[in-house]
Amino acid sequence: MEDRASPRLLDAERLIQARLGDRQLDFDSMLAVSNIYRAATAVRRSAERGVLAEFGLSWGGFTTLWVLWVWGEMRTADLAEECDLSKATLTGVVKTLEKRGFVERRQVKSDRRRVTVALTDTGLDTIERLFPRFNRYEGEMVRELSTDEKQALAGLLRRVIVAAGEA
Amino acid sequence: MEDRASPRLLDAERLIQARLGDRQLDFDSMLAVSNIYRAATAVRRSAERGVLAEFGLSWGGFTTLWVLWVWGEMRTADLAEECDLSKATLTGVVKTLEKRGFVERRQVKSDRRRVTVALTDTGLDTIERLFPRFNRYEGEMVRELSTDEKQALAGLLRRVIVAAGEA
DNA sequence: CCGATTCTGTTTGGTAGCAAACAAACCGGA
DNA sequence: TCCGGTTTGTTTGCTACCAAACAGAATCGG
Repeated sequence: MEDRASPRLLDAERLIQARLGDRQLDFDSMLAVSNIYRAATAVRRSAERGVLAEFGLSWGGFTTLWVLWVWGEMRTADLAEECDLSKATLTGVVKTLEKRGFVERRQVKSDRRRVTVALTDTGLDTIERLFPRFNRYEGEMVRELSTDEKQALAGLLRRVIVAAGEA
Repeated sequence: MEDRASPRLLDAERLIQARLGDRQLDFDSMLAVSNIYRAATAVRRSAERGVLAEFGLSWGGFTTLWVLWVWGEMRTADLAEECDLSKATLTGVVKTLEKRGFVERRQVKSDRRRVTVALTDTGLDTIERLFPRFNRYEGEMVRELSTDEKQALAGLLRRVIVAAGEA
């Protein structure tokens, strides 16, 4: 059974081949990569419009709260690494979270260049209420997949993450 | 054989369970969703720092050129839909592409509210040189997967896209 | 102790992305 | 003809995101 997107994609495939002429097209890779991106956009958008909107959080803001919740107070550099953000971006995200009262910055006495970030009481309360709901939301987004399929998907993606990280 | 990320994830799993107490955690869904997002970030970042940087294009800019190349001159609304962007965002992306000389806006005579966007000669030349290289780059990013695995990945993701789009 | 180097987080300047408000153009009925 | 409702793309105001430049602090060699 074909899904709605397929006929259109086949059209596109023909059109692209026409544009490319004799040149070779790696259609399987193209489809895999573009679907990764589309899926991520769909998932992010859905979460931000749904459960995250109620708490006034972006995807990045949620991720940051979650990491701090799991790992506790962290140095800025480690937090950026763990959230998969550049340190410049993290500065901005933390600034926003600070403004909302979810986190606070703390100077490290032994090395005054360093700053740590920690959840406030409000932040802790928020993430403890939010995470279970977010996790149910995640379940909704992959509800069409069986447990085995979810694990297979995660495994395939992990290999892409490693390969793309090295490219 | 475990990859590098696993021990850390297992640590995280234990920590999260500790934070959650008795509450239930859908770890498979969490891992699937977060890997979708991580993979998309890795793929986008890799392409933007590699092949796209040479042409001065962002991921969104490339997508827009590609859609125009495949489908030809399009109305703004259809282009936004096809690029999976809001119309507001598309206005900005087109503005940037126009500044770089890749596309041009055209007034529709029969309905003066409407605007179409089309590739310029420069844009056409650019996408024709860029796309084959981008496609090879896509191949690199999923090089660890067999053809069957790429198709399986694309298929699983398609089901997530549909489910998340409805959520 | 001092100068050069390295490390750390922030700032700067840019693009991307969204929702909501908006203005202009179109359309349909009276 | 005109007046409300609709459609279309842009503007506004905001957050996110990055690379590169930056400034302050630590460190290491001499």
